[in-house]
Amino acid sequence: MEKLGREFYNRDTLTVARDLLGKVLVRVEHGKVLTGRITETEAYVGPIDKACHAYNYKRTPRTETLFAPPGTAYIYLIYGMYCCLNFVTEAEGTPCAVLLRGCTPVGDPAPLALNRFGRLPDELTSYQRKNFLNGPGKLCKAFHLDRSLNGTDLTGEVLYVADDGFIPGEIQVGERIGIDYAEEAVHFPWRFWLD
DNA sequence: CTTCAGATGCTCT
DNA sequence: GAGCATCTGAAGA
Repeated sequence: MEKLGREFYNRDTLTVARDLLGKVLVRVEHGKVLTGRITETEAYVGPIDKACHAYNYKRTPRTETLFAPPGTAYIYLIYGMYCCLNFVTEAEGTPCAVLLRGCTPVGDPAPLALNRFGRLPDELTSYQRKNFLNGPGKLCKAFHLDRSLNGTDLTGEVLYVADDGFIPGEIQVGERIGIDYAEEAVHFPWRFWLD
């Protein structure tokens, strides 16, 4: 598996969001390696996107990470109890990112199941199995990603994305989720996923 | 399968 | 003080 370098993220955000589909998210914790194939992403383009936390280059303590170099993890708390994982894209100082909304297990799902449910895969209900990693908060819980990893460099050894040669099928496109406040940006077709 | 209420705490005004 | 890039469990169709 080949780790994606900074040049991968230093491109148009919509392109990065599409290209991330099918790639492998890798998270190393205590010597254990958690992996999942990325199946759903959303693009957030600060300079023009009212759904982006850093719309119009808005700088606050929270959005500071979005101004970091491409290939930086932006992780924030949402609804008081869940985290969302993003990858910063485009040139440093251009506040753009891709939100990871879903993936499927690659390799041993046991550590992911333990993180998310405190149970082994065999002990999950069929409903839990069907809805294992299909949401940004679920994904973060399974990979044990929280704000302590905000700002992590994705070219390091802790959290990164790799290409294992998997060729995705057709990319589905639609509107983003949970951004009803974002006026015209509500309808931007900036959500991408694999069936 | 669907809807619905409630949880929970940080962020910015 | 208002709102949030969400999830869960319970209840109904």
